[in-house]
Amino acid sequence: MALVFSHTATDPVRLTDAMRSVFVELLVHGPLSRAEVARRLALSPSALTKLTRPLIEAGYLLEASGEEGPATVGRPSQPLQVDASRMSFAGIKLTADELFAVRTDLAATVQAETSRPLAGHDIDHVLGRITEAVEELTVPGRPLSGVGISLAGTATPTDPVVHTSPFLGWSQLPLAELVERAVGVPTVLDNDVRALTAVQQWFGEGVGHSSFALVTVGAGLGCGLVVGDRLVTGQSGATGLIGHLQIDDRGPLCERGHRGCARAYASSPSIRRSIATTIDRPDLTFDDCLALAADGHPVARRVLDEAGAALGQVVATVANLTGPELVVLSGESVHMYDVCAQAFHTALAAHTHWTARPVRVAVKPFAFNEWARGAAVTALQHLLLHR
Amino acid sequence: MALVFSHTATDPVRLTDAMRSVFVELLVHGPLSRAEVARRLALSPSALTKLTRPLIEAGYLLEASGEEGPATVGRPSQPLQVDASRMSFAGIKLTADELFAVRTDLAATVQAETSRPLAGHDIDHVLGRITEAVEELTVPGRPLSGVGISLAGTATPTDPVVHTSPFLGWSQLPLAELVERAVGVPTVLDNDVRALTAVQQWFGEGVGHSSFALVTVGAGLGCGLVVGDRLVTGQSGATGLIGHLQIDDRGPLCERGHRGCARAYASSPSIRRSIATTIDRPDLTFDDCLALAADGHPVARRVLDEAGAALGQVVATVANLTGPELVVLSGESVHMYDVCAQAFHTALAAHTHWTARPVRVAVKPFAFNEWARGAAVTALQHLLLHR
DNA sequence: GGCTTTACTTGACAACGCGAACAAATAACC
DNA sequence: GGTTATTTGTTCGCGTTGTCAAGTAAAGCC
Repeated sequence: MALVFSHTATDPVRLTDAMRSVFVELLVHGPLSRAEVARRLALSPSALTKLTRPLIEAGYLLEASGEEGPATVGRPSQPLQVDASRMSFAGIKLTADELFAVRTDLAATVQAETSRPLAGHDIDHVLGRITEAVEELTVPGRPLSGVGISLAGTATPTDPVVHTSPFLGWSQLPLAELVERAVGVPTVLDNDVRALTAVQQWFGEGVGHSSFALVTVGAGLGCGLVVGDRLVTGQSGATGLIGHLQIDDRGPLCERGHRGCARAYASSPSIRRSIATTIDRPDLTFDDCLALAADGHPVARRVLDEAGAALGQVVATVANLTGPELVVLSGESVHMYDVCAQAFHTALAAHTHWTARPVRVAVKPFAFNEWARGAAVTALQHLLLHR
Repeated sequence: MALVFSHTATDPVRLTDAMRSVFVELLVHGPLSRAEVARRLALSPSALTKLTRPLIEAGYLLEASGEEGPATVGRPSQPLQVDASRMSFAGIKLTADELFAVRTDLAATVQAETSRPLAGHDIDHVLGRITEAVEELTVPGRPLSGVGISLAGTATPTDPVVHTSPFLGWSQLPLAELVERAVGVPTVLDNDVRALTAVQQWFGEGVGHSSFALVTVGAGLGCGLVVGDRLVTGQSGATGLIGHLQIDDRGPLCERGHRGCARAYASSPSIRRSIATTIDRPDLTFDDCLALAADGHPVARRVLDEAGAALGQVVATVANLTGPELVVLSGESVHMYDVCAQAFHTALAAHTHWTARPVRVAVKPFAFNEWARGAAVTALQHLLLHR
């Protein structure tokens, strides 16, 4: 089930490790000259001529001869770039009651999307909807190179099995194997937050950073870590479980009975619930609550200040412990940042260890299909690197 | 300043990457047959014959032909092991008022130790005491292969500069360069907790685990992380700063004005102070306090229960975030574990994320010279792997 | 005493990447 | 406007590294 690099069926390109690393370098770091790639990978210029030739001949790399850079001394360089259209990947995010799917190219650009409601969690039903979605996304005559599936729970790309998924009620389910058999395309699983981290690592804010953290806010809180250029996968895939980090011991209750945990302060359902029940307007949406806070409504203002402060403390804890170069904020409700930035940064500074440099924080707007895109990138990354 | 592998001055062994990895595998994982090393490193058996021959001829590897394993079918294997006596390293731990130093062999066995009081923190004085200690530890005619220096603060082995060291009042001090010039031996710096983590990684509880965390208790709290077989070095060397992790918001004050932070609950000075002042016996030592708690004295009992609970919460936070296979407890006051194990495990279980498997915890008794030994291992690791 | 199993060694060979020499394409300089 | 400097990229030969296949060694099994 190796990723096939070929221009004709009879003449496949055999990928060596060096070719792979050149390809990934060009995919992630955009058009680069051979000379530049050679420097970055500590290879000789001649090695690059040899390594790139078969990839160019097979059409996976393009000589982007068009653009001229700023005039410089010496022979002008000839930038190479990956032809992103040469492969497609499907990414599928599973939630308790719906499935979101996208098709992306090699550069993780979304080219099609779809979704399916999930009427239940029995595997045959879910498998059926996944197969439908993949078939809908597949262009006839252009088979997918990989399928990625992400979900909340413990799963890793190295392993075709969902260890546990509380919201889907699964445990030890060999989902990747089943999907792979059903759709005939190599399939990779991963935790949803880690998948989102993979997007940032190769195609987002994390590019150029060998270690960073992604903190997500939404229905829950999550955290993905990249350390030494590697996405961290804990034992059986459990990492970044910051949702129930204790913020104080007198705050609101979360649904698992923790008083004052991060989730009780900063998840979007908690924020909405706090405001809506306190001012007795059960119809308020989360975004209504943000608008109220922006307008200075005292209850909404207070709840969002507390949420921002909780988030700041979470980010400080992550930064103190792992020392990332950067923390990226994302998730369905990152836009709450605009309403609570001050409280966030105050708490972040207060909880950053006094001997540590302040960590840089980047806020990444969240697109609706980002979770599914993450799943596609997981597949892409894992199939490019490990097969 | 590369580490020299030679049996005569005229015939040095040029270490290739593969030879290095074989050597390290044998150093860390004890006597192994060639066949076993080949399997572990994904090399062919013939490669191992070739790679080990020069190392055996030069005397760095020994054929431990003596011991017989359990009788098995096939030709018996011929275990190889590193001759630990072939190199020595000095390790030095700097504190605000003293310097502890050890000499170890390649297997990190301590063979000599010494110390010096530090009358001040000006670099010439400290450099003088370091040089004295190194000279005292050096056996005439057997030069050291490396010197490691560890201290509280931000420093990394890749960098000869102490970025900041609050307790010594240093910042941006090129200590490794200065020591290297003074004693004529390659010198490596690192943070003290990371150095201790290196010991566990290669010669302690961490052997065989690709990811684990070390949590230390003593005058402060610290944490070192190994992720994917690599010791984590944050930006400019700041990681594992768990000392001021908030436990609750009504507890004791720490010296930086945090209420209820981990340090205020679980550091040995805080524990001693809480008990000694409350029962008005300022002469009590930390160990007296442990004894009181063990005897059931209500004040001491309560303080140690709270300390154990704080430590449990810290370990849970580390485990939730990074998903280690194992957490090792160590530090000058780990023996407090015996008096507060129950509170520790209760808090650990309560704060472990509900979807995560319980993490395994190993308690590692702490020897007096362990900090200095850590510095020696830092030197050994860095010089073996990166030069 | 063969047979099987596993460990290790040997020598031929393939591949990978480097160095050196060279061609190409530009700016800088006189 | 020609020469020089500079940088990119290519070609070719070579050394290194590690694999493969074949063979040797040393045990237990029957």
